[in-house]
Amino acid sequence: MTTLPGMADEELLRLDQQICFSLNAASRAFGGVYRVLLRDLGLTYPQYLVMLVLWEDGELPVKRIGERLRLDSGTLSPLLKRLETAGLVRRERSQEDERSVTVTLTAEGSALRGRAGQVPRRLLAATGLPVEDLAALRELLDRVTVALDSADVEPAP
Amino acid sequence: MTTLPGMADEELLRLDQQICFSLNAASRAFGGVYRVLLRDLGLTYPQYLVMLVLWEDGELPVKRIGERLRLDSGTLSPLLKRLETAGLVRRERSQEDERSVTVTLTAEGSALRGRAGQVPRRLLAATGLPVEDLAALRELLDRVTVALDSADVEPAP
DNA sequence: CGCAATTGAGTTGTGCGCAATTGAATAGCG
DNA sequence: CGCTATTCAATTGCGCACAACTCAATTGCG
Repeated sequence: MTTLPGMADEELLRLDQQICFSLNAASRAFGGVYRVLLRDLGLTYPQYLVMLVLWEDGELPVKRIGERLRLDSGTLSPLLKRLETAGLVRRERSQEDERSVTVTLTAEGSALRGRAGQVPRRLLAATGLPVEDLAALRELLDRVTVALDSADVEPAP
Repeated sequence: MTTLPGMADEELLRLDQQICFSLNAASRAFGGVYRVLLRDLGLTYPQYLVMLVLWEDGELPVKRIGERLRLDSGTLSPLLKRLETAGLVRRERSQEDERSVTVTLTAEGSALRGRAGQVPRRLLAATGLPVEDLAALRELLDRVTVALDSADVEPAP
């Protein structure tokens, strides 16, 4: 792993600041636009993510949803409970394995897909970037994610 | 605003999905590395951001901190109270303007800067990307942030 | 088979982000 | 000058992320 030899800690402190600021700002900016786009559907952004995977697969165990979205039960359990209260989803213990809970779309949940149809187009338009740039952005993000996930950072400085 | 005319809603749904996944994953990956690096200092990542701006300026009113980090009082008030409890920071009402609260580093807070010196270097190394790629990433993130912030998305789909 | 280890959901507690509101201090206008 | 509008911090309420834990069901090993 490169140690960035030619730079003083002071400079790095600033560069570091810029990178985390940029990522943070972008993340919050996306969140803000999604919030507006989804308000009408009564969904938050993480709830929208869950609905996306359910719209693809119809029904899934909680475990699979968590794997797809990298969310744990501490996040999913209350979130799914809210989706159930909203009438979009049903939760039932699996019969083959009583530990597992299967999440199924209700008719209302499936119907919501139609109303969500314009969300991606409007979001991509709001980014103001051509599709090629978005692809480049995604590629960089994925590379940095893989590296960060596999970098085992030692706790002690 | 362009409507990305040549693509079906289905394709856009996937692209949209991929982009939010990637951004989400990157954000969480950064968070995880920062968490490990900062554990020792007793700081969370947002607390670290506040310390960064204080290390630069020594003392700042809450308002200015919020402007720099784009955080509102609902986030900053309890966060600063925790930093004060940890002994890193003092909070005092300004005398010129009694509405304003000035946040000042304590000796302990200033001293923490030394121990944080290796954090940026270690973080940048963990990204596994050359500095030019990180600059490109930052540039794309900033562009998309500006666009998203200035795009006034209409609430109704 | 029987018991320990693992797995899957759920719960609790802490901290952050955002919206909406409160309350006090200041600024600005008539 | 006096009243209204604005500004600043703090608070409340909700939802999410993460860690640590509980508990039941299942797996697997001796």
